[in-house]
Amino acid sequence: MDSDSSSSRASSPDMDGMYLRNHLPDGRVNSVSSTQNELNQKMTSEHLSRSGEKTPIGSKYKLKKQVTEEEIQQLRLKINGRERKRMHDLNLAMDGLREVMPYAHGPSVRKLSKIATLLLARNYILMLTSSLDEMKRLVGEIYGGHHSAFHCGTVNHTSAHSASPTHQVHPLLGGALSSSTPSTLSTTLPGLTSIRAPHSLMKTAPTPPLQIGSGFQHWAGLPCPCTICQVPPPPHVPITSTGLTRLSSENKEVMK
DNA sequence: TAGGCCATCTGGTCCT
DNA sequence: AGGACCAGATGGCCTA
Repeated sequence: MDSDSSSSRASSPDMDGMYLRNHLPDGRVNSVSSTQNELNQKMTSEHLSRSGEKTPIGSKYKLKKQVTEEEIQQLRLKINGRERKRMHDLNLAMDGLREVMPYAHGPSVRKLSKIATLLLARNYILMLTSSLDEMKRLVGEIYGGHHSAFHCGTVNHTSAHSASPTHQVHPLLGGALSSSTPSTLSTTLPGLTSIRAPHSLMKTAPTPPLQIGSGFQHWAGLPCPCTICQVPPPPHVPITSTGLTRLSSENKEVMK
């Protein structure tokens, strides 16, 4: 089931509260509403009881002389809490990534898995990179020999021919100005065809391709494409699907 | 029921 | 020393 920080799973943000509520210092109650957690806690306690002076978390915690089981357990709980928070933050970031993905969003739409989200994000970035390259070509064609400036999403005609040593020509146009190959977006943007309809994981009614999510912003809202603000695009390194057996078909869809 | 996905715990390692 | 990060183990939930 799609479970993350926003789902009804036991990993909901309330977990920390439950965690604090249920884990008493004396270890009497360690249930986190999960059998497994109970088991883990029991195992921990057993381990602690057996370990004698040696702490269960290695020599790192060579505590003075007497470290009560209670203190060790407190430390263990503290570490667990941090790890849980870390994973929650990671899931929040994953949700944020899902929101800006050009995919159908909604309560009735099954959420992308983590691996699918990452693969789609990569594909999306590559598509945007291709779009940017094509945009450079088109701008180069439009402005031909004119050395226009195109910085931060605005065409600055004044600075285009100004004597300013900086940004006389947008870095993106450096290669575009020398390009004269006519082309169209539809034919030369392979990336644009890479955004497919919802794949097999999307269990709802089919949605049109390139359905933009709520968080999507069109060109004007895209991050500044200039080389100053931009992170270099990733190399086209094929992602192997090793170990992703079930995602094999999904990868094909996402990576196309 | 098997497989996929996930949350959590845990111990190790690295960094500050 | 303590926190962040990582990977392995484990078990729950869901779907085909």
